[in-house]
Amino acid sequence: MPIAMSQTPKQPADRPVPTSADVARLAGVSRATVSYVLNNTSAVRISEPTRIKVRAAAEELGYVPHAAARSLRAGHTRIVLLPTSHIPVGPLYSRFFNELQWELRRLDYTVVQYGSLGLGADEAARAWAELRPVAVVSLGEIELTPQGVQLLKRSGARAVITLGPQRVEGAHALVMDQREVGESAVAHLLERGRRRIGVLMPEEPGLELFSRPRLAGARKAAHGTDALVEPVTMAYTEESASQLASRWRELGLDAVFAYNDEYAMLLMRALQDADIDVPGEAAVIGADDLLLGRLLRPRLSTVRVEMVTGRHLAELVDRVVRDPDGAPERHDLMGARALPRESS
Amino acid sequence: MPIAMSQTPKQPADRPVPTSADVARLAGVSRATVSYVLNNTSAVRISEPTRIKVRAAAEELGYVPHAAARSLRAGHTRIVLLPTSHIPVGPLYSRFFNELQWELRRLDYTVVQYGSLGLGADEAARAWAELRPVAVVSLGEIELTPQGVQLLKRSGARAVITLGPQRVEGAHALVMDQREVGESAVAHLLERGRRRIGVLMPEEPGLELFSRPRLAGARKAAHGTDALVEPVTMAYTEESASQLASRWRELGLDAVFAYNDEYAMLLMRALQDADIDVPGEAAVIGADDLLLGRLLRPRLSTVRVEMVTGRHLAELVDRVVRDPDGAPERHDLMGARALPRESS
DNA sequence: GCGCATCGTTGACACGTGTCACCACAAGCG
DNA sequence: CGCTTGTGGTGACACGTGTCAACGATGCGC
Repeated sequence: MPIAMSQTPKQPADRPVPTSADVARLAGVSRATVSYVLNNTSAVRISEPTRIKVRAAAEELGYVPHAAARSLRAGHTRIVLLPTSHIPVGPLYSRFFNELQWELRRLDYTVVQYGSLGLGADEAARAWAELRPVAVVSLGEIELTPQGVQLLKRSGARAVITLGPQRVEGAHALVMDQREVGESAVAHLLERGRRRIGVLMPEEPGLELFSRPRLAGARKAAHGTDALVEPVTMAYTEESASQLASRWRELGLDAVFAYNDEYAMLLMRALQDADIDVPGEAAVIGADDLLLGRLLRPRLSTVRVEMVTGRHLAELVDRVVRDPDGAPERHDLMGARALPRESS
Repeated sequence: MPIAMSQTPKQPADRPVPTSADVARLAGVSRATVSYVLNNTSAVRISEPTRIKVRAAAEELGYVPHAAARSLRAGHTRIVLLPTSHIPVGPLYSRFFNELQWELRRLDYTVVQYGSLGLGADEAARAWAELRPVAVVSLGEIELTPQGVQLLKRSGARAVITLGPQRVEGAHALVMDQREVGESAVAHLLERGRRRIGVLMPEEPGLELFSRPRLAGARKAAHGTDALVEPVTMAYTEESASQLASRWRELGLDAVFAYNDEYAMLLMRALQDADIDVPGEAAVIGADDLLLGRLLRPRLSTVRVEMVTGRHLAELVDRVVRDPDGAPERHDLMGARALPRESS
């Protein structure tokens, strides 16, 4: 229900936004002087009284420089583009994002998260290029093509860093090899004597980029042994979980590695409700070491994932921006370690 | 460990980014023509052969327009600024954000999430104003001051919408009254006959903006009754939870409303581990209706929060941008409803 | 009085784009 | 031929900023 707010005396909407020329006029100096003062340009000396006059005038008008004009003149920006995720990311990523942002700001970059929902890979690259970012840090949700990378570089991007599971030609790669996660999990289950291992794949779209490599890792760990690895799908609902649990015995599996702790918790509860003993009849292990996983009984086993720190990545961005022609680096950013608790 | 990537023949880094003038030159036409063709300007007639020549030239050069130059010339942008959260938001918010972004993009806005970590309220407003956004949707994490709002409006923002718990003078308010959440929770507990109610406040910083109003709502619900409402603090760790549980009996409470389901789950488990019966000795209710809350035994009671849809908000943004001088609206965006399960 | 260095300030240009007013040309019409 | 009308295209300006080269004034040394 709309309610009128207290009427404040509105200035006419057509009053133009003040520019540095307005500041100059009010202070009685030239526009050049205004620029020198407000940017603290050290190569030019301006007398103290003038500085004060200019600052006062700027303050009075509420002058704010125009970023677009500034970067147009400068010929470059300090924008680091961070394509926004559309997938439900866990607390691990949130923390990483925040740290990355903080550190980049410390290095005087302007962090811009730019959504690209509903755009194709090359459309997205084109849209990003319009902003003329100095660096792009892609998280692999949009599959940046080599053409996209080249387009970005030609538009002035000095660093294009992909953080996803797969490498992209031309980019400074920072690979997060999600396969390690599946590998550690299955290696652990094998060690525990399990031989018929299900890998829980979420039905939710957008997660394949993470779930597929994890499955591949699981297969790799079982390769050369007599163990069997088989994908099973499940949606993130109670119904789907109990449905899977009711089929459990006919599947003939003795363990399951779930995509992450949330799916693992859901499935474990459903199994228990179907009178299937965990870990006796079914060992369960998740991933990401969610705090909540420790609350269930038995306590959920998990794979702890160690991501690169935001600071580390921020420094890499800065290094590449300063020297784009330096040797491209390839970093492996994930450490994965099975954390056995009671469910496996 | 850095590994050299396959060497691609690099073009010299100093090759300039192609402009519309380059396209014009290559196509053998004027720059004006290029602009008309690439923007499909309907008011001007350009022959089909010329259009083809221009498009081919643009394609060949990999031309991408310069957003800064464009908006400088246009005198305005289509940027909607979405100050980035630094608090760990739940799945509720993630979904809302994504929908909002999607809908704004559909309306041809450019959504930019701009972090303001470590900046004060007015510094942040100034930084935002530099981008000359046409609209700002603040989520109340930065407490936008009336001065900040005015600064933004003077810099060309036609819509400034605050989505936080509190109103800000001059902005088009969309209030999310978090008090309702606490109110519903405590009303439910009272109905169940509880009289000594603890309100769990997170120790983590950044959440006060949400936790304080929820506490206020709890107090409001108990007002005029003989019930007692008392805040207790807890951190999001197992240690902190078990510490609180060990003090439970001396606190003399018979129920607790937790900030959200995660804290509630943590506390409930700790209480059970300390041999305190839930809900017998202590009723527990959380908030946000997390799926995982239904996995514990007893099942966790919660408060389901209904937020505005992203589409609704996107349409409000568009409406205000089109008619900024229309009557400011005030919307209450939250619906809160207690969802009793087994823990209360 | 004259050259010369220093200080404080300024005029002018360039960045890349969109768009208005105008132009050259041809065709149609009396 | 002279005038209008339509077609297809262009020259030039403005948007707001940073910075270079140049300028007048002042002081200093001789």
